[in-house]
Amino acid sequence: MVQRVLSSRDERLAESRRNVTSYDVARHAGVSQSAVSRCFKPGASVSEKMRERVMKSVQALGYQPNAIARGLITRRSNMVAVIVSNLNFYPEVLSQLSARFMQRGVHVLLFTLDHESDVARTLEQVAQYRVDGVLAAAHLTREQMAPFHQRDVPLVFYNRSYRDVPVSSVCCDQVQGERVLVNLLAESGRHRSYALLSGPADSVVGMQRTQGAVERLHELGIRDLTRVRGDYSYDSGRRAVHAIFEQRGAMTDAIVSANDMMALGCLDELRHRFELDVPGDVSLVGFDGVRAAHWSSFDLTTIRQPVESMAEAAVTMLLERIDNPGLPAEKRLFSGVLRRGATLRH
Amino acid sequence: MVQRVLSSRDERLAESRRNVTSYDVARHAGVSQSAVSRCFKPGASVSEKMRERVMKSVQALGYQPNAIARGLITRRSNMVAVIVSNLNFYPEVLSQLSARFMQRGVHVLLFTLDHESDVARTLEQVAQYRVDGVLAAAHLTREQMAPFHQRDVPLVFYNRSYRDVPVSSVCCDQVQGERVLVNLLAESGRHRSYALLSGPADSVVGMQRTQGAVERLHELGIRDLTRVRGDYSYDSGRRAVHAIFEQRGAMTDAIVSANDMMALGCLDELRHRFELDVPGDVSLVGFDGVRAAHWSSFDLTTIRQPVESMAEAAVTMLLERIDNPGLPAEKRLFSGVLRRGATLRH
DNA sequence: ACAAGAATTGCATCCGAAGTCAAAACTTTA
DNA sequence: TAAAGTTTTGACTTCGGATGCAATTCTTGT
Repeated sequence: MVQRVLSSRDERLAESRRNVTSYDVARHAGVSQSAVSRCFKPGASVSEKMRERVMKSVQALGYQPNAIARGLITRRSNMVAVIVSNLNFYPEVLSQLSARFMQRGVHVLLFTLDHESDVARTLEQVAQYRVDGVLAAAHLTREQMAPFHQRDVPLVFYNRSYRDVPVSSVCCDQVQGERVLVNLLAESGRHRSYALLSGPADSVVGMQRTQGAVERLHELGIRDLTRVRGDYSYDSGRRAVHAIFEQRGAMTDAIVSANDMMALGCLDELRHRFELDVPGDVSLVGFDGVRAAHWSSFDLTTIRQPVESMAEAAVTMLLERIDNPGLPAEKRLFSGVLRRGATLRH
Repeated sequence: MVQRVLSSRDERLAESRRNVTSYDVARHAGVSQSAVSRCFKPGASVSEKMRERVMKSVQALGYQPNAIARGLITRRSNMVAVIVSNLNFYPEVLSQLSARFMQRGVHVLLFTLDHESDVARTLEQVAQYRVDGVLAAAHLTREQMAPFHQRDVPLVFYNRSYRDVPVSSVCCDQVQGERVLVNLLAESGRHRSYALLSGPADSVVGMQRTQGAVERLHELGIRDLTRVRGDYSYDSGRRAVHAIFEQRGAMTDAIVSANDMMALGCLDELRHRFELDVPGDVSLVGFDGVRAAHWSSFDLTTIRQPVESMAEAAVTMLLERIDNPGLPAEKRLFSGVLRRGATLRH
């Protein structure tokens, strides 16, 4: 009898396509809703008998707890926002971050920014979803960070650090990396005329790299530099070669690119359009250590960012701060790893 | 007086760092909670006076509606799950999808799968978050799709189609693309010995491509093929060249790769290790139309998948089905676009 | 067999916004 | 100016699960 009532209810449920709730399970199992809830909370006080009974109904009805409802009452969405700027969206970082968050049972709400996107509106969305934390691989102004601080939403930056702002970040040491590269170029004693290919004006990381190179070159007494700006893309690297040669004729024999993509563009343009030899005629260094830099067509000398370690650190830092909101901001700086390729004269 | 009471409450609020709710706004503005709620619903019946009053309090308190709570009552999370398999995670697709969803005010919950990940558990998570729809650029078994169908959660596949299963998908016509490439190779009349480099065994897309090539070659009376398997990576492309030459000596003069990455690996290995000329000694074709295929070092002949159109179609299809659950499943097939590079003898 | 203590269970309430419906406040019309 | 119609507004309920607390059941010791 009871069985019939229940099954007719189940049918109505299937009919209406309404999702199965913990109340439905409770009714089916003949227990209270709290009991069902407790069966899904690790470490809760539930007897073996109860658990079995509930789980059988759970199976029978195909119950899935509603994470939204749970989030409302626990004030934990179990989601973090990952904000990446499309510009220097390099895929490995996102896939690393995503994999590591998933592994720890945290879900990723993805936000991508490009030049056209309305950052303010995007951040508003982030706030509305009550994410437990934010991992930003994009530039935010101090005003844009403020709401997160106010609401105690932990915020960790990936590869951007803000001097003077007490905010957590995981970065690769851009300046040091550039200095290593410049030293390498200078040591050979074979370069007369340097060109710097920098990133877009709004890229802090790019600025740091270029600044690091300029600084070290100055220290070495080299002040006469050709400076050209690119947008991080392969094509802008190709164009940059033209710009450089227009400024200096073909004197330039060392190019320091703010990232690998542009360096590869330079390399191809130098070799195939200008029919110059790299490293015979021109030396070239990049930054990042992207996959393609290793390909035998290029074999680029560059600084590899330790993406795995950085992603792991960023994820850990963020989750720690979610569990323990009292933790102070922390900046972790990783050294890049020199990769010696075949694009340096010696 | 009222002012003081209110502000003291606001202070407590700030102190406790509790999020501002619509009740707080209502109290501050001296109206009901329903009124506040209505002010955030476009097209609701609210007088100008009321709206102003509420908005002033909203500003004052820094209120942000709680999307989680809203989702609970409206049964719309405004989130879709995007599931990508890490293997053929190619970044352009994800960034296109993300940008297009964001533009339409839909949020992306990202799930990445790799060989180690527990697909069942991942899908369970997807279900628990009550996403409004699922966009899958990964392989799911029929059993894995079933729960979504049962719950009327629209599901759209990107680049995988299931013959016999009525599920929506947006695909690039792999078979046709491969046939175009094979025709091109065959037309020149200069190739004696073909090698097929296929993708990993579990890649349906890869199978289709290889199958398409085999089919067309057979039609053309070419049955004597070297077949080698790769894993879609550049390195596996390099290794494949060795495997091919071990099977056939250096007779092979046409390689059909199931994707661009492997083709680029082949190209580099042929040129730099075997010192063969492409296209002089060996012709080579890929599939995908990745950025690097266009680089002047490679200039690969390939089929470009129209990613923008496909992403747009996939996003549109999914959102349409969310708004209108009655819509039948639909399969959209896009033709790839031949890109003639310089890796074909003629 | 019974009291004291421990482990389980259920009741009631809460999270924060949205929707229903009737009451209240305006408009319009005669 | 009153009646009728229209627009606004607020009280109350709902979504689905978590949790404090009291009630119940089960142990254990004597």
